[in-house]
Amino acid sequence: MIVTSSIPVKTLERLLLYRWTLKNYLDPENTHIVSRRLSEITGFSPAQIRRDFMSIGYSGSSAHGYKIKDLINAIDKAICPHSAQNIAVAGIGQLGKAVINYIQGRSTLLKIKAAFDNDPEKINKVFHGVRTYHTDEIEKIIRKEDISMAILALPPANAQEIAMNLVNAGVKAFLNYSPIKLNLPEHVYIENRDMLLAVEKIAYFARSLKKGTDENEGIS
Amino acid sequence: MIVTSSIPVKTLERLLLYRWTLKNYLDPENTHIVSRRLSEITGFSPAQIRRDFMSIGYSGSSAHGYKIKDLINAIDKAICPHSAQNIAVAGIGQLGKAVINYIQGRSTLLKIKAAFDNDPEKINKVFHGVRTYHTDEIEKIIRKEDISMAILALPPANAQEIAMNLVNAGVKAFLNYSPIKLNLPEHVYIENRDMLLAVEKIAYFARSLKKGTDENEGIS
DNA sequence: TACTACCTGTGAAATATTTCACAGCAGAAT
DNA sequence: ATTCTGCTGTGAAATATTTCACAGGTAGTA
Ligand SMILES: NC(=O)c1ccc[n+]([C@@H]2O[C@H](COP(=O)([O-])OP(=O)(O)OC[C@H]3O[C@@H](n4cnc5c(N)ncnc54)[C@H](O)[C@@H]3O)[C@@H](O)[C@H]2O)c1
Ligand SMILES: NC(=O)c1ccc[n+]([C@@H]2O[C@H](COP(=O)([O-])OP(=O)(O)OC[C@H]3O[C@@H](n4cnc5c(N)ncnc54)[C@H](O)[C@@H]3O)[C@@H](O)[C@H]2O)c1
Repeated sequence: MIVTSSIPVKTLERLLLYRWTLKNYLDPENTHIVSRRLSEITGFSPAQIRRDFMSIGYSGSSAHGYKIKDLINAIDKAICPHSAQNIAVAGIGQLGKAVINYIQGRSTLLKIKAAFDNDPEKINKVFHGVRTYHTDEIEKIIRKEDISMAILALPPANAQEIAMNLVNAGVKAFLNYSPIKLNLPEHVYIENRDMLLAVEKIAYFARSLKKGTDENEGIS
Repeated sequence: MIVTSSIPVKTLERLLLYRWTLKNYLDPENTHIVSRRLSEITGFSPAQIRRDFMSIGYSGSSAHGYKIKDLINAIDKAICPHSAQNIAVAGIGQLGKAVINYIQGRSTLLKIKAAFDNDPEKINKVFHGVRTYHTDEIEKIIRKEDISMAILALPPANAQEIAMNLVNAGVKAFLNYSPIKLNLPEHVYIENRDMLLAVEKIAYFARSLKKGTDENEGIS
């Protein structure tokens, strides 16, 4: 992947988390927030947080900290410059449905416009406002609905082929839940989310922490 | 989180990915692999890969590169020193079932031993060998089954409380799919996996890449 | 044996990322 | 008006992570 982004990936991830946190934190009581408080909530250091806001050109006030509403807008402007973006889900099994259930309606700018599957049982059913099409229709639907992103929740055997079809139809970025290394053109962005790797990772920490202080009766 | 790990987190993540890749790559034809080849597959640089293997004390041969079988064992030894670890899933809805379906049986050392829910319909059902218990039984079951890790697939409203119960029963690490910031003791490891943040991230790249080279008819 | 080709291991350099630490500001209090 | 408090913005320092670049090794070949 060649990325020509001005915001470093790690900063981007933190900004998304700040925005999410701030939206929950904002209410008539909390119109402003200081970096120390945001640090307590998110776990990032106050200096880090100030620098991140500096990097998107947002200034707070030395008396009240950051005005949450404006800050959210500033983050929006930095990471979501323009118009709505449409998403497809490939593979509408248990995972695909969970994805739609969770994502749909949660963002005004990001919308799931179509699902694809090859099980005749599922074609043309509508789930949470998302219609499922046969994978043969990828080309047509992706163009018609102006879809630029896809979430893959397919068995690994077919993921590569379907992903390539999606790329050919115009998809530029993937969130891939299939446990497979996708081989796609350089200009396509792929974010892999393998749950098994995630579990192995936490397993490593669960072990390192076994010896940690703990008020339980000794597991020995 | 205080982590006293000898392996840096990023290295750990790469090691897990190498292991996964190598397991797929290994066959009678491919008994050895060189760093350049592994680089092509994983996208990490050859120097990075060599350094990672150096960091776990595994040496290759200058003629044939790394012996895959031994390398996998070396990674195992570095990141999975000892015995099996047991996992619980909290919230056995669409996502919880997808998790069990995907994880169970995929690793010999990591096993899902129990699920928890509060919907009477689901209690005592067995899914892929995993029995669902009422959340009131967390304390008892976690100790009985010697569970040290949990995957949270609950609605956010209840996730904090359930997580705290799990911690009190002995859980040391979480994979959290609930869109909520968990507030748990310092010695507990939490890995958050919010799909919405992931989608927002790929959306950012889908935009930056729109202008990328591309053989499609111009979307303009 | 001598030569070639290609690989690993690694010190040192280069980059990327985070933290330190403090000047300077803005409101509150007296 | 002056002082006090606590915060931001930021250069500089500290760390963390990645890459460079090459010495030294091993097999294959003649
Ligand atoms: N990375 C993760 O975190 C994670 C978690 C769970 C599952 N998974 C993976 O995601 C995949 C889906 O999981 P699930 O639990 O939803 O499984 P599932 O069996 O419920 O769903 C798979 C769906 O894909 C469809 N499908 C199969 N082949 C297809 C093809 N060629 N074209 C179009 N659609 C096709 C099936 O009809 C089905 O609807 C699994 O293969 C698993 O490997 C990943
Ligand atoms: N981070 C992600 O990637 C992601 C993706 C999808 C869903 N989610 C989140 O995960 C949650 C579950 O998603 P889903 O699609 O499986 O939803 P779901 O409604 O199918 O399942 C939720 C399950 O939790 C159970 N539950 C509810 N309250 C409970 C409680 N107090 N104690 C025990 N169990 C309880 C319900 O009985 C149900 O079985 C959702 O709330 C959503 O926010 C996250």
